[in-house]
Amino acid sequence: MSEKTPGGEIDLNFVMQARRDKLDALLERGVAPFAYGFDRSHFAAAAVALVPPAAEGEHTEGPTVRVAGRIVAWRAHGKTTFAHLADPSGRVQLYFKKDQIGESQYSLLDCFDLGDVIGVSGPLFRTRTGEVTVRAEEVRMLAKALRPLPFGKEEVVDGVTVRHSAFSDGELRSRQRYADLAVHPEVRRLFRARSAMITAIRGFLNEIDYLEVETPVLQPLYGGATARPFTTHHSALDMPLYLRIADELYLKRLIVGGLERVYEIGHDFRNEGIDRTHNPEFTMLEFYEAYADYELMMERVEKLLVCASDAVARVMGEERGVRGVEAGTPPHFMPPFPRLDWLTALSGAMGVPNVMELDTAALATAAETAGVPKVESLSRPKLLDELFQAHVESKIDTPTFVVDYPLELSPLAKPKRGNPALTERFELFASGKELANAFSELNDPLDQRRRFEAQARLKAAGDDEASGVDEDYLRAMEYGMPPTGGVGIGIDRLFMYLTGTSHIRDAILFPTMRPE
RNA sequence: GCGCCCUUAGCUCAAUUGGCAGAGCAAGUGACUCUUAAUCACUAGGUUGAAGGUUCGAUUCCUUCAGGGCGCACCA
Repeated sequence: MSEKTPGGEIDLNFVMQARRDKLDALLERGVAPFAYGFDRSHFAAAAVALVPPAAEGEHTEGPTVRVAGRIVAWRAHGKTTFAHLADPSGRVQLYFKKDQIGESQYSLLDCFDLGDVIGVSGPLFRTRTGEVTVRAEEVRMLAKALRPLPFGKEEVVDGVTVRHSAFSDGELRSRQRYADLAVHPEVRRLFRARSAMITAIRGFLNEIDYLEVETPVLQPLYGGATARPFTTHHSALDMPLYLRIADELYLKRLIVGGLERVYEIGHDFRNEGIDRTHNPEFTMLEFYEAYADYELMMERVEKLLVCASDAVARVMGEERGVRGVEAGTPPHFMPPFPRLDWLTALSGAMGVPNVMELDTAALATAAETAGVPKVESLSRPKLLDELFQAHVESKIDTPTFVVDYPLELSPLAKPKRGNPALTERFELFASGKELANAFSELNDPLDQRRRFEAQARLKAAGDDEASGVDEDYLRAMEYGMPPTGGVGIGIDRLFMYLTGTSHIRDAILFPTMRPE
């Protein structure tokens, strides 16, 4: 690491100084260490595929290729040198032979280091050990690495790559994601899988005539969820603005406007703690569909998850795994997912006829027995939720819809047809975790106003997670909002579930971190 | 927020009841024209996270602080 000295000069450590010296040596020889481009003819994997499998003892020759990438392994043997070059497709071995490449170019190799970006051209051949290799005829420095990348060494044991002295400090890997990515192909693959998953979700929704929209991130009022927001200030308007905690209220305004199927994939921001499953900004998918109820939305969710899972599986299946790195096979979804009735499931698990008929004291006792801490401070809805979590939710392994939540647990959902004590709401659980939350959306402006006013009272009483009355949203709803089904899916969490990633830091390229 | 654990070279890790701070890789020099965790020889690399305390002597014991990890709690 370089450190600023009190005098303000950069004190390079010996490793970086050695690389600076090599840079100077290149310059002295008239070699530009930072090039403007390179005419690559093949990616590494494509080049390797050009040479057919060799028969026993046969020395196959292949066509000439031009490859470019980063030096990830270097083995010099005097007048001959082997190296490996890595690019997005994989890696290919390079062979430099003094007699072949010439004295002048061969001596250039003294200025090369692990991590340098180079371009090489030459014919392909198969070495004695059978590895397809570029016999270098020309080599170009494309970008000198002045700082050493934390490369480990790799060997292949029983077809599995084992890494030694790996760059494994999770915090450093997140802080310097560029180095993490540069050194770990499987991390690049993981984020390609994430991108493929999101592309697949877009494709699915677009296919059924959903419109992708963008709604404000900066909002004068926040709502659509219960969370503490980030606050900022607009100078010219001299007013506070909030970073959104949910997209919901704007997307439903669009439903009112006649954009009958809309979705948004974007960041929500919640001013809460950071841990294994929470990042202050995270990716949320919300989609709303006019004239749909929660039954139809369940079908949508099933199909969407199949698309997402298939997309992840396609990318994750491309390359063989690296031991010690999470590369679990994504779960294969088999719709329709089972439906579990909230009331029946909980009552059954607790061994009572109807849990809703228990009084609050009985619920508290049951919660205490189930190991819920501080039961005396919990409200009745909270007790029900805790009991459900302890008895049912935590035991759900394969994807399962939990349907028809009690009204007191679901302030934003429409009452269930035929049973106003329940709501038309579902959540999807798998591996004990929530993957989706959805309901038949409230579209009665008078009811909506009452709920806003209740929130406003909480806010006035000092609850900074409560929101205020959104008059503009009420005005929209007063114009008439069609019956609508809506779904929210946390993209980071879904991706973690599909890839078996246990830390949200490993599912987000640049997670929020304390400054160094 | 509460509990337990961790922080030593660029990277990954050692260091016996408290007794000279070490190894492998990476780096430098040299040898080596089919190697692949290349090999061999030599060299250099450290305020042991920070501050304080106990002690003849602290990486080791104590206190405080900072950063991190894992549980629990809350949420997506």
